[in-house]
Amino acid sequence: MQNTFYITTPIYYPSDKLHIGHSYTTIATDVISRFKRMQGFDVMFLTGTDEHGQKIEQAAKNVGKTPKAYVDDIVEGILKLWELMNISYDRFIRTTDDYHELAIQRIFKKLYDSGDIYKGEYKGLYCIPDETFWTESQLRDGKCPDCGREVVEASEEAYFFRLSDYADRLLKHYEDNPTFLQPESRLNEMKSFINQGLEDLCVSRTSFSWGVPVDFDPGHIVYVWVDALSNYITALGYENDRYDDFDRYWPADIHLMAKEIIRFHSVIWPALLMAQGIELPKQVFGHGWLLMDGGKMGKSTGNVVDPVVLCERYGVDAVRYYLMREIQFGHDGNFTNESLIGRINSDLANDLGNLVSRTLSMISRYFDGVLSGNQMLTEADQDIRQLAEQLPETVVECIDSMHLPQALMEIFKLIARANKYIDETLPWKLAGDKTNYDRLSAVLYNLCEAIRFTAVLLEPFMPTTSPKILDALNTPNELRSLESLKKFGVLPKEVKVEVIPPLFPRIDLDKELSELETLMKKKGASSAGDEVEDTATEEVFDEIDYDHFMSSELRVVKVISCEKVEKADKLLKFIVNDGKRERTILSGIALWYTPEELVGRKIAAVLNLKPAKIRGIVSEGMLLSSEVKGVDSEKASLLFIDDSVPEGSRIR
RNA sequence: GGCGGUAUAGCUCAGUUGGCUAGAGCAUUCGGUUCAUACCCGGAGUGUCACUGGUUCAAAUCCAGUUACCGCUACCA
Repeated sequence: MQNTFYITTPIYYPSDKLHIGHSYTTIATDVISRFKRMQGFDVMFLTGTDEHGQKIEQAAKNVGKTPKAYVDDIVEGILKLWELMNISYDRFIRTTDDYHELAIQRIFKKLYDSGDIYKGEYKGLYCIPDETFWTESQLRDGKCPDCGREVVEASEEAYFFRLSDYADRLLKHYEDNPTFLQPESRLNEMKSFINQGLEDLCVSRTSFSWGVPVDFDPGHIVYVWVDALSNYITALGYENDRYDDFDRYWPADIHLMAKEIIRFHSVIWPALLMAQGIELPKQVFGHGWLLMDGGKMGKSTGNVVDPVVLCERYGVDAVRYYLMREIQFGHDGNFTNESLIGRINSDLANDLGNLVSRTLSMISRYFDGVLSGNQMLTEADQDIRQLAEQLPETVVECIDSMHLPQALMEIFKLIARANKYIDETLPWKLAGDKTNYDRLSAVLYNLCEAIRFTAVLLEPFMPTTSPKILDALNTPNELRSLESLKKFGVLPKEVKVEVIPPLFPRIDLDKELSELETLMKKKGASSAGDEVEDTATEEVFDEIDYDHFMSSELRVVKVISCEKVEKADKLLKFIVNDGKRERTILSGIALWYTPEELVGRKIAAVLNLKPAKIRGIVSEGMLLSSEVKGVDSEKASLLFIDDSVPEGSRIR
């Protein structure tokens, strides 16, 4: 039986256009898929979209569309993007597909029947206008982190998954399967997360309706965990009739994703599978982030690189090559225009493109486009032959161990060797004397073979360029396979070539950079506009009456002493004078203030807040500060009061 | 605070179970070549392998400690 290989990307959330980071994950998955197919595996490459949830519901409402119409539009764009980027997925799942929704209902019911999902009460702090529950730790200054409004204690019926039951089994699975989670350094994070104690997971919501309904309990919607994660099995026909290859492909060989979602895939997902008695995926691989000038890629920071623009300017394969070559797989990497253009120029234009170009040109010039004569091999050809013949195995090893950049480096060694071979053999000198033509023909033939080897091995990375090269050499189909690289010298001797335009034109770095800059500025301006339209929720304040406001004791306090709280990064402990007595107040601002600079200062504070124990210390009030939102962070800025104001003064 | 990761040439990184004068690519510089997209080939460099100690015949590689940065996590009344 043919070996199968099942690989997945996460299903992306279509609340906005995808950026280059999504492309990175998907391209990597595509490269591996293509390579596995070339190796003869029966590959299933799954990608898709996670289309339910409150955010989508809200975003659709904001633009006056139904959620379905809204996601349809965005998914259309995603499909186009994958087409543009030459993504060879075998199956595309949308969580709004009817077969998936049906399967989710069945899975949910099954887990309910087995007792793994139970109905309980969700207690939490509820933001009424946002219709969202928050945990205490999610709150910001005791208020809703989304809108900043007050939250109230509330509870509602909800379904829970007994995640807590699976802690031991998960830990054992990590123990028994050391390669389950990659890179390994993430394993400790998962272990300590689990050891801290897993809480049962709330797997239903009643606060929105855009999702899969719990069929036996109207009003409840299956939440993202069960809905989205299960795509990896519903797409194979698990609990549905649309597909029928669950037995064939499951368990997945690799779930590939960016590192921020590995927890869901290495804790929640395995537990859900265990609960259903399903085998676990063989590997969860979390790659690093694409950083822009050191900052995380994301639309909130405005540094979104549009993959479409890049492909239009440089070609899909250049972008694919750059991403796969420049960033150490598993590590974070910097995306810069300089390094992109540098890679295109030095690797693709100078080395690969130029090698093809000079070879084709010589065959055309000296042999009128068709090699002929009794090709004479010599000792000088041995080195390049050997390098070529051992290359496929080396590349396979690299891909199997997920060393994608290394695979490309190995392939480019052959390209460099071929360029060197030209210098060693001096074809233009041979061409000066007709008696050398048998040798000249052999030299050019060897170059064609070397080029064929590289082109075949590059196909997974550069699926557009590779056929162009092979076509230029009139390579028969059967000589485009990994199998055909067993032996150097199988290309028919009378190679007929087509001279083709440069594969990767050189780019003028300075000129291009300035053009890009103006382009990005324009883009940045317009996308910032989109975002306002997209996500801005109008600020609605709940009105309170005067007495309500006056019930807060806002007072000026003077800092008597201030020190860091042991074993806490953010906490400062203050002794303040409120005009009548000294009291202790804790505040989580140690990241932005040193204790020394605060002693003696006067600050606005709330005095009649219910005292609370934090880190074993009772805090009797709260220092007021304003939130200052930075590019990728947030800092607190204390509300200092002028020194001339006596402590204890009422603020109103 | 707890757990973990990283620290190697100007830049991006390799350095497998400790073993010869520490590597690659890019950038720099000198030389060669002209088939080719002013490209390619060869030579030349530059490094207290973060710091301090230790183990060893031998350490970038192992151990302890220190510093810096990053990640997860706790603390933000």
